[in-house]
Amino acid sequence: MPAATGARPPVMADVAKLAGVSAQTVSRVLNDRPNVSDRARDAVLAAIAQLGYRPNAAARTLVTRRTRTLGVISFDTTLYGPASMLHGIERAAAGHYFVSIVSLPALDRPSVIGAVERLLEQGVDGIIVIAPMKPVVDACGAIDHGVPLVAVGCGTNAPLASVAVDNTAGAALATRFLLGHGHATVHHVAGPRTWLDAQERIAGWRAALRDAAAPVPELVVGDWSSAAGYRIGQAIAADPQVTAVLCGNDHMALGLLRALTEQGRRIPADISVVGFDDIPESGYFLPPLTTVRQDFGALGRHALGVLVALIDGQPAPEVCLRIPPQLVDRASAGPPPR
Amino acid sequence: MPAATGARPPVMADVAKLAGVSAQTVSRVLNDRPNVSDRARDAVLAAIAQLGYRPNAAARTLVTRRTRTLGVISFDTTLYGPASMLHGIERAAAGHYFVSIVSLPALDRPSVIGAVERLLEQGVDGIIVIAPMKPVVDACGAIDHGVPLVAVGCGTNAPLASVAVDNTAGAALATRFLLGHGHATVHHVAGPRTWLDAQERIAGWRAALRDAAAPVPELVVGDWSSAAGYRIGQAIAADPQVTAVLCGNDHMALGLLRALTEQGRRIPADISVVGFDDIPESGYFLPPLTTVRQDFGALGRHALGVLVALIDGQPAPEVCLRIPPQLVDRASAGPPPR
DNA sequence: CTGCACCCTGGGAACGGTAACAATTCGGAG
DNA sequence: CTCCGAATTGTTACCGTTCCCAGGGTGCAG
Repeated sequence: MPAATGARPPVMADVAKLAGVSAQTVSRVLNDRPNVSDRARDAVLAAIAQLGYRPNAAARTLVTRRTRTLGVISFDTTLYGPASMLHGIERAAAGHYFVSIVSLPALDRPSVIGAVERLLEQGVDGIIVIAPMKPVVDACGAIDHGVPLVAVGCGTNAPLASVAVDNTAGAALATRFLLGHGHATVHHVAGPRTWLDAQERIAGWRAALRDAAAPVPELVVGDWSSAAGYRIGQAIAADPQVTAVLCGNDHMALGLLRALTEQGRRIPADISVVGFDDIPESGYFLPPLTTVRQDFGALGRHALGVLVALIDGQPAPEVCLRIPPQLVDRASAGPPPR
Repeated sequence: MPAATGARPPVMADVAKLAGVSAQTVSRVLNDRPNVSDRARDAVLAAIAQLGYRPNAAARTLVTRRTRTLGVISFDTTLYGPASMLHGIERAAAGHYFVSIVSLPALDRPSVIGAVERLLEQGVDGIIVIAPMKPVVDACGAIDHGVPLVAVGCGTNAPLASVAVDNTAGAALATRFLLGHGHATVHHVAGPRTWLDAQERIAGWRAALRDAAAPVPELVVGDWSSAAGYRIGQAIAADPQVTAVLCGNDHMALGLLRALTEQGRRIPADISVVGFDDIPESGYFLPPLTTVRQDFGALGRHALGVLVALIDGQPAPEVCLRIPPQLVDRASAGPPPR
């Protein structure tokens, strides 16, 4: 309990007076500087506790030029992936940095600039962008003013420090998995082309198909939503040639599952479906979804690690850090019908 | 483009010199104060643009004692509800406040105190808590130090300003809806008792049952997860007496759906299931889920409104603001079997 | 005993703004 | 022509912390 020392919260001078030392010594204790006697340190600590003193971040920032705050820009934290990354970042930052968020009202350049501007105005020490879309990454690369910036989940070709799940490997893994079950080929329902993740997954799927000398079917593009998956699923259900589908994410897979089931196609007996992400609900779809797991939390943690390194003046890692995905085999994929 | 005026970013004095006025006048222009001639204002604005000047938030905070930052404490932003509220808060705050987040590593008192402490250290002007669990709300009520605090989604009985969806009305609505279809009674799979939302939904369900003079079955408690819903669903499938189930949230409903389907119970022919929340995927479950929609975004916006009012010195609203929920009738509920 | 490191300590001067007040200018009225 | 008030502008003193540097002890070697 802080002793009510009048109306205003106690400041360093109050602590110094109570401890019988100078403000400078209090500052040294607070910042774990050497050259402070144990006696002085104990007195200061006691005074701090007694007064309920809390250092003033603004004053400290004014002189050190560091806010110990970093900004996270994201497009839609309502989606599972971004939300998980944000969570990972926040958990990893706890105790070292404060985390300030800004979401993008739209995907155009002005929005991105506005978001960065807003963070800069707040004085963040660094920025993490969770918005793996080409226009956003381009805009960030163009306007970076002074503070370090890292992008999460953007392709290796980006002009920024970045961290990502190895989407290409994941998509290839899933495609090979289906091929291994004996399917002649694998169809792919991709996310929007502006998303780098979508592009990489498409690349991985294509590469795996080519490596196996399997025909490459025409690509179908959705918007990550279950609604899109449902719509596309209705078309797929009408095509008896399709025996295996790799979905760009689990939400679209859910929509697909519903459409196929409604059209009387059994899964996996008639058609195999594999998702991407492994959201917590995937295991309870009908049937439980075979999918590619991404460790979003780890992604967030890594992003923070890279950003902190950059803030501390270390050079940006040459290659974009990649986290390996993992296949979770449940019940929605199997051999093709006889 | 900022003119490179050496190594350091320009400060107010630089702007003043370039514009040929005093720093005070620059300050007045920046803060939209009256009593500045158009000529001076234009000169200042031009200088600001030319220099790429950005006011220093720390210096401003030091003297005004306001950070224009508010903190949001949440337990798990990975869940759809909290994530949506956070999003709503951030969107509504844009342009007025910065938003800093902290997530709770655990649900005990020390964690809550630590989170508040961390935010206070950063100097936030106010705090929003998205963690409608009894222990959290209690802890917040106990330690509130100086800054306004509002809780989202906590019961009316809380000792705090709060904003919530009307869970009681929502649960009653769904229960009456099922009763209206001719079910003798409705079973309820609730969320953990520590969650105030869960408690209120239980109360609404009970009240509706009693009003209709229907028997009140024993309550089943889950943990909001699909896994819990699945486990509970297996038990329910074995009980031929159950013809209608109201789930505490959509995720548990998903697990329930899977368990019931696997046991050969048809939905809604054999059993009706109603969820709560209306997550974006609910419409693509098998069958599409009838559920109670909550407007999480509005909730977040309202919470922000109340907090800002509190910060501006207005008294806390006497009653806890309530947002009415809405029944979304899809395909998982119907009349009981003959 | 003196000198010299070394550790601890404190006194100012920033850091970049805003609040309060004083000063200047200008127009119009007496 | 002088005076007065309003509008505009500048001056000064902080806000609370850390950095730079000087000062005063103490222990050890010369």
